[in-house]
Amino acid sequence: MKRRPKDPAAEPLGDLHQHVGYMLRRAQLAVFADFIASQRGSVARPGQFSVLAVIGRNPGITQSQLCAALSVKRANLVAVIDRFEALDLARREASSSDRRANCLRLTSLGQRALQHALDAQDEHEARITRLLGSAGRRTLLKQLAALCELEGPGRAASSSPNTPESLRRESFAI
Amino acid sequence: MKRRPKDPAAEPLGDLHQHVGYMLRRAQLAVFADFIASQRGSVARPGQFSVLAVIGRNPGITQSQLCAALSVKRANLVAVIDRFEALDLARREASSSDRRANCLRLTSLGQRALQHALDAQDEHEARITRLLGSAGRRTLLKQLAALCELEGPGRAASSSPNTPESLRRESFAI
DNA sequence: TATTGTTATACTCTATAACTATA
DNA sequence: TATAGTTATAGAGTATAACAATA
Repeated sequence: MKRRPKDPAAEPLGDLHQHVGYMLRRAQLAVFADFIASQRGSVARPGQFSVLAVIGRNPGITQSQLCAALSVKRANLVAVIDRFEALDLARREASSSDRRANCLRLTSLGQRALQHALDAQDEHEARITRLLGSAGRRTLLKQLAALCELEGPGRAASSSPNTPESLRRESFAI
Repeated sequence: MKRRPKDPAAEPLGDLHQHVGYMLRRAQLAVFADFIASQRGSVARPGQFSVLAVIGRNPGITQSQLCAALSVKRANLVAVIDRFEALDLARREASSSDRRANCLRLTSLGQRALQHALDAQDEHEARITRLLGSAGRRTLLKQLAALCELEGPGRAASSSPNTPESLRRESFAI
């Protein structure tokens, strides 16, 4: 039997609420908005937060490695790191083993900025837990990880660090 | 007790996998990519699919109503409808009750395009169900709907159709 | 030859302000 | 005054191609 809206005018979106992609997008926007609101005056934007966090956890990581981890195009990371350097949050250092590569490190200011951002993140995440419950949140994370398995061989975290560039997948999303 | 990665190099993303916002974004991109791949040669892109679907279910809906339903800025819908008219998928008709408003309807070509897109959508959604299970998918949809409740008074579907424009929230996402 | 970082560039999506014609 | 549709414009985010230096 088919689902049909009883009163189309009252349900203008029709079945859209049953579409995982649509709801995923709406939820992502709501969560990002809450995240941004929680990051009062901080480095704020979600993408740059991720970059800061990964540098903080992996001091000396190169730009290419960072790009592979976060699925960011090399070309698009440049301006982000430029900005971090301009704000004295991170530094590019010459690699001792490969003179092409830049090793990235947070400055002490950058470390404090990251800690501040992580604290705000905790409150943000707590608001989510309040909405979903602790078990519900864990279930959600598992399901989201499962969904990342769509797109065949591809989400960033899986491709080994020494996959040739031609086969590596950096595409999409900061 | 704190979670710390045993080998930072093996887990470059650190706790990022535990961040709902981050995983939501990754999952959304994977699902959109799968959706787009499923829409072979169609009107394809997710946002325009939603517009087409809402017009199809609500013949005669005005551009403003459509914008309110999908949380799209009025200014940003114009080019989408222009394109639909150019492709002979939809038409703007003068409203009989309000000479400012445009009523939107699908052409017969547009109805066939929508049906084709919905069929492809079904396969896409079936792939998701295969990943999550039927019950898991339903659970996910509920949790995503709950997450949309973040951002206080605001997600599109809730604001009544005759909320004054000044208070209405169209922002974010097509 | 292949990779690293970089520049230049383009396209999509989203946002704001301001105009017009109606209401 | 306020709303509907429109124009113009600006800012993110993401994509590709090509180059110099290095591997």
